[in-house]
Amino acid sequence: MSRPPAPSPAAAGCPPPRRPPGAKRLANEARILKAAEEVFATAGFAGARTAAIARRAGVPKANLHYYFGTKEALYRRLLETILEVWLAMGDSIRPEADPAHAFAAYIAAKVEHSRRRPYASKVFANEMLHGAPQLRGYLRRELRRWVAAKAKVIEGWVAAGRMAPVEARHLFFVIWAMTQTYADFDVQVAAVLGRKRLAARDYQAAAALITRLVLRGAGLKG
Amino acid sequence: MSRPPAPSPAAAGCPPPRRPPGAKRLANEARILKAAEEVFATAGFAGARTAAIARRAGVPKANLHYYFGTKEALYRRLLETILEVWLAMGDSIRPEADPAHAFAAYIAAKVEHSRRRPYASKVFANEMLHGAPQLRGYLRRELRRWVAAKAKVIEGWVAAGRMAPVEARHLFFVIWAMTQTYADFDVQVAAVLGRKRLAARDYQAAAALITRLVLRGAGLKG
DNA sequence: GTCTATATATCGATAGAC
DNA sequence: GTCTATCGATATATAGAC
Repeated sequence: MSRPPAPSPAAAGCPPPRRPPGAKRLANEARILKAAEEVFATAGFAGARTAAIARRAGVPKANLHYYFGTKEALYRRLLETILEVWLAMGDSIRPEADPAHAFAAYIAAKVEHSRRRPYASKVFANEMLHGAPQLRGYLRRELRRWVAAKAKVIEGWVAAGRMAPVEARHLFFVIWAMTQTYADFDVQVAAVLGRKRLAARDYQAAAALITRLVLRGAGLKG
Repeated sequence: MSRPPAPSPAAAGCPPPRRPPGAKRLANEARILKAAEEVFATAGFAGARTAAIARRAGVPKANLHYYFGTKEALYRRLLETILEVWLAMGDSIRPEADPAHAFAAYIAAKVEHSRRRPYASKVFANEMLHGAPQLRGYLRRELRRWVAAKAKVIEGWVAAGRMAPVEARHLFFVIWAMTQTYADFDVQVAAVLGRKRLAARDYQAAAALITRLVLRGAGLKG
């Protein structure tokens, strides 16, 4: 490992300087981000304690601030990692795909994501709930473009008579809602089902029902 | 947390004509609860400031504590008022009702509630998101019983051949998710639609799509 | 009952030793 | 680069005058 250069006086007001990170630092940052996902999801941004994140990550609190600067900067970094995964889903919705299979695959991926990373979904939900103070730009740019592109695909299917006419953008809103509720509201779902935690069969039942509603609603089944 | 006793009515002499005892207090409590709904929805429990609630309600901060004791007690009182409305919806789902009309009416009521009281929906969503620390008991008792009763109605319709077989409890989970997303995630929906705020026609489009998905999914249409 | 002025606790952030 | 010890800011809650 080459020793990083000393910070120049010109950058004195910009802590902490980004450098080629060492292996230990990378590992620590990953641990902190994982811990932050759990704590921010459970407590919200304001309720999250940097001390709790550091403790869960197994690093001193001062290191957390040394790596990420402020609590808000850590939160933004976490949101970035979550959004990457978010936008990557939905690859199955392409013009040449079969509409029924495309929707089924998208719904399956979303439900699986709710099962595997419920904390990530909750952090995102919390940010939306409180007016998206950090994600205004993302919503108006990346997400809006993403939806516009996917809506065009769906409208192409409709024009070709491959599925029934549908408000494509609203269809996405309700698919997101139905799939993400099994992460965001897992406590409610588990309580009503009388379980301590949601089981694999619960997610399977969810995916089956959601797929059925969407496919029949789009005139693709039955 | 005991509340101070109500003032005893002045019996001696003839006091000047006054409002009924506690009228001002009742009005102030209502103003505080309304303000609390907005602030808790926007900032979450931990992020909410009692000073912000008091300012928005137009009362001194000390009065808020005098009326409700602690921030947490105020929050619990607020949740109670929200749950009352929550459980009252769904009256249309009765054994003798027409399934298609019952679902359509329930969905319309839920979407209308998302439009009229988005803050209430967000407070509830925030509580669920963070593990329902105040509502554990409500979920396992009242809500679970509510769903069990409604599920029985739906299973009766299925047994009578009036609709297709369906996982009744999961159907409620996704109906709640779809309808409430237009309150909880209104920022996201508005951004994708390119609006500053959601308009009446957006809620109409939502209700139409959700109703269509549910009715076709239940074999009640098309 | 109402309100100002303040006590007490907590948390984010950092200085400075190593 | 790492970590301990601590500061300063901010918030809940209340004491006490009116």
